[in-house]
Amino acid sequence: MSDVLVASQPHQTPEFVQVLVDCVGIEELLTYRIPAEMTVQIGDILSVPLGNRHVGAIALHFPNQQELAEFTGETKAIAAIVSAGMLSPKYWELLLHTADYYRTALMQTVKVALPPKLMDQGCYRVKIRQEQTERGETANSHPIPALSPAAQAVWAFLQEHAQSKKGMSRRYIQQQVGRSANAGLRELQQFDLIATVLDAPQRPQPKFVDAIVLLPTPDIGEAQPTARQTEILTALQREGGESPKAEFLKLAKTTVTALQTLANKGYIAIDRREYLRLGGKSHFVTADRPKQLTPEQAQALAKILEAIQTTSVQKTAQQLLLHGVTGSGKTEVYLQAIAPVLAAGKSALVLVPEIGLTPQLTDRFRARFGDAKVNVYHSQLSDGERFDTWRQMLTGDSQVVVGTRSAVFAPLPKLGLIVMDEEHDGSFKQDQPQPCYHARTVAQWRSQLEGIPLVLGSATPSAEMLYLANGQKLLSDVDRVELPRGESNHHSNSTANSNSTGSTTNPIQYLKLPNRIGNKPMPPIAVVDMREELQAGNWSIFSRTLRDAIARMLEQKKQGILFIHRRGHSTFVSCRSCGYVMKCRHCDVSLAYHNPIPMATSAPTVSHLRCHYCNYTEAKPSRCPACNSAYFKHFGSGTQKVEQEIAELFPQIRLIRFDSDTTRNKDQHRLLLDRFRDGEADLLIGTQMLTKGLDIPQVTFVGVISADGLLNFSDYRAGERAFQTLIQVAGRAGRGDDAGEVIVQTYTPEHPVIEAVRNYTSEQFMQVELSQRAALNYPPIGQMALIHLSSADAIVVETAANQLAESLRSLEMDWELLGPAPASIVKVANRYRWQILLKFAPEHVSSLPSLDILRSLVNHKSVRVAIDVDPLTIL
DNA sequence: AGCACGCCGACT
DNA sequence: GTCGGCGTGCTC
Repeated sequence: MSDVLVASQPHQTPEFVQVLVDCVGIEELLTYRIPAEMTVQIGDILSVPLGNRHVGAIALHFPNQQELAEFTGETKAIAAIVSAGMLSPKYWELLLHTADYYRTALMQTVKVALPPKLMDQGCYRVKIRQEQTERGETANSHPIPALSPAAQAVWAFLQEHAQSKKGMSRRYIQQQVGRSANAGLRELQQFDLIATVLDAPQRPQPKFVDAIVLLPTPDIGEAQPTARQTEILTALQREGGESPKAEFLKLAKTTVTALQTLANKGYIAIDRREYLRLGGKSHFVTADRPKQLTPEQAQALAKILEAIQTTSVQKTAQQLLLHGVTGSGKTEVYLQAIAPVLAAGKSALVLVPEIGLTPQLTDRFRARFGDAKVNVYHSQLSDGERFDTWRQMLTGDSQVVVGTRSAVFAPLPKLGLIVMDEEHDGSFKQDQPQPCYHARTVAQWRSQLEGIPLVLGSATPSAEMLYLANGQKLLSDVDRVELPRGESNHHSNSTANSNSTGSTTNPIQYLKLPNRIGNKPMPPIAVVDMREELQAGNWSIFSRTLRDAIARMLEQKKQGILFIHRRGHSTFVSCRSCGYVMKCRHCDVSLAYHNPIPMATSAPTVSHLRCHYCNYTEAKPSRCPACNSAYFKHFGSGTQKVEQEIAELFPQIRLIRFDSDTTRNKDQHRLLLDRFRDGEADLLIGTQMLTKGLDIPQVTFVGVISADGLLNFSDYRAGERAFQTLIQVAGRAGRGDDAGEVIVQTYTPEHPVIEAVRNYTSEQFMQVELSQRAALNYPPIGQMALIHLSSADAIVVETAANQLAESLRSLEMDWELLGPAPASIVKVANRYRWQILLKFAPEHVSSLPSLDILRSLVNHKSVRVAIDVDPLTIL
């Protein structure tokens, strides 16, 4: 396909173009005529007529005479160019490869790379014709025959909702009226009783503002400016000769009339200029210069710079794994690696797990390279901001883009370096809509395709990357490990290449920063056995050690962090008399108890129960719904309960709770963290969000309420994840001048993860972990894909899953099929879920069934099918 | 997603 | 016979 792109340089203005249309089921290219006044380039996003509506499309190929002759039907003309985006051949190849690897339709994959709603075409809305609100008074002369029941149903429904001015979307009518809606609508349309209008697409539009522009040579000599006018002109000069009108009015304390006079005199012009909405630039940062590096940092930087040097010459990409303990200064290494890339007029892409840590990190980039050079791209930007940032990237100006998962597809034409921070983090994997891509895997391909280095940083590298970096060595060090089957050595060797797009990969260079900046020690980790606390008669969720540590922290006026891995107040609500547990009506999980949240205006003001899967919320009954007992209480502890109990224990303590309940809107993260950093609170209580790159020097104390919730997952990755989370949380302590202290509470202190965390023995832990994975052929040694099936009908999914598994088994491909089995939480949001696991050697990825094949093997229309290649969890 | 076409069962 | 339900396939 990429050859097509390269070869399709037209000799003259092409008359036709072949496009990929945004319509499920059409994977082939369709041919459209280019109107005379329109210039279409390959890669442009278009709007084209298809059937009786318009759809989004991407121009992919200018057909030659033969190809043109193949289609003999009528060719329609392109309706509009939505965005003149240049997709380079390499960028296009990246998208093709992603679609293929993750078994997802190309158009669906392309959409991940585009800003949201870019392809939206608006929807059809139906309105009752104004002149005939009463049935029978047709403006047209023909009499109305008796309407069919279907038409009557639709008519009645429309009458009911006649007050809505905009009319109703066809989709909504179909949902409400049911199957016969279409026939009914057609009938009503025939009799001119209704009108169908195409609602304008909600596509993001460029924003324009009036700008005041200083004209270089005023063409009127006679009219000298007045004193006040000179002042205004000077103010405009200071702004660089150009300023947005609204802003300038305030700045120069002037009026539109005054400006109009100046414009009439020919000194200035008022011009409509596009105004780019770029997110994340709203507040001030002080400039910053490169810092002195430690010898280890300098060495790592040298290796990265060397990779940049050699790749720019040889075009063979290098990958570097930067394993730096928390506080070892990885960010400074990134910054100094990016500087020469920018200096060479190229761009750098920095990928981070979540926006939670983006403000801090982004601020450092902005401080170093200046506001104008740094842009952010993530899903919490408004549609307009994403649209503008995206188009701005296409222009190709040298810049740094800091973004989350989807930014791996940032359309930067002159990319010189990709950095992925916190490489091990699970949020780089998409699991909701297909494609279930891993940004790290895509980044590896992109690095290969574009011939640019990829730097992967982490304090707790993933098993995947450690294996790629020195997996053979790690595995061979464990002598008693039996590798599965004879050919497993062959597997290991080919794994290094399996993620590439066919070209040879250099092994990952392993760079280590084993020490913190200024040789600050890692905080000692104390493990508290909660069983002993119980035996000593302490029934509280806080051990005596933890309580003492918090008291000490308060006394010394230091700050601390408490980590709980559940939000809400309690994990579940149950009856002490009959054992009844409150469960979600739509999901197969227990409801979490939440206290009223006084700070959020929209939140319910009574105690309530909430499902953390589908967000279903209900008020907490005071008595057991099953037996009416009053012994109906919440158990287990979440962030809210910990907050409450700490407040009771230390009445003078100032607390901030930091979880997804308190950080709903986009600036909440920064706000809460800024307050904490400024010393407005002593203790920060929070969930997983706290583990991500938070760097607050005053924090000396970190407490983990219960490590057990992390350990007791039956997933094959649970150990790795628990280890990473605990080390990351612990790493928040003692980053400043004062020594840190970490307390981990658990009921199973003998657990290997706890042992490894306590002793900071990550190498040994990962060795054992990898050897166990090798024994079972789990990733990263083997590979997996998970097929999800779901339906509102429990029986239908089960049958479909069984049928699919049987069909797949009969294909006798190079995979091992496990299941089908119900998902560990069978019911989520009223849908029942089953899954089939495929295990295979990495060289057999390409033999996986495509989504189309899977769908065709599942007969039932009501069953949704999805495939997750390289799933992070198989629960 | 929406519309035609065409097959099959129920009813004037 | 014919009306109307719904499953299937096509859309440049």
